[in-house]
Amino acid sequence: MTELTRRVLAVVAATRPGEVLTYGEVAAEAGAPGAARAVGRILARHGTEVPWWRVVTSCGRLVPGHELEHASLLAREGRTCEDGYVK
DNA sequence: TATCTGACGATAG
DNA sequence: CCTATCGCCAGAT
Repeated sequence: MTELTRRVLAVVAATRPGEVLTYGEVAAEAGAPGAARAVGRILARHGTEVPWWRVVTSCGRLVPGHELEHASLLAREGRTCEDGYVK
């Protein structure tokens, strides 16, 4: 468990229902601008322990390969999705 | 220690 | 909209 990992988890865990962040923002908030890929790596491992569905790609697109699950979880918090994009 | 693999980002074509 | 590149970082092998 590295410092970055802890911070990333903290940032994501601090999000409120209906709030949406991008991988880039999470990385920056965690103190590692440009480490968006690492964020994805981390969320992939802790997906069940963190509200990862509140994190989307930089252009607002739902997580590639998880659109259905992602859209479902977001809808649960009042966020509707359209054609793979968070609305 | 070296390499590979992603739930990524930005840019270029 | 798509692919190709390069830069980025953690964790697995």
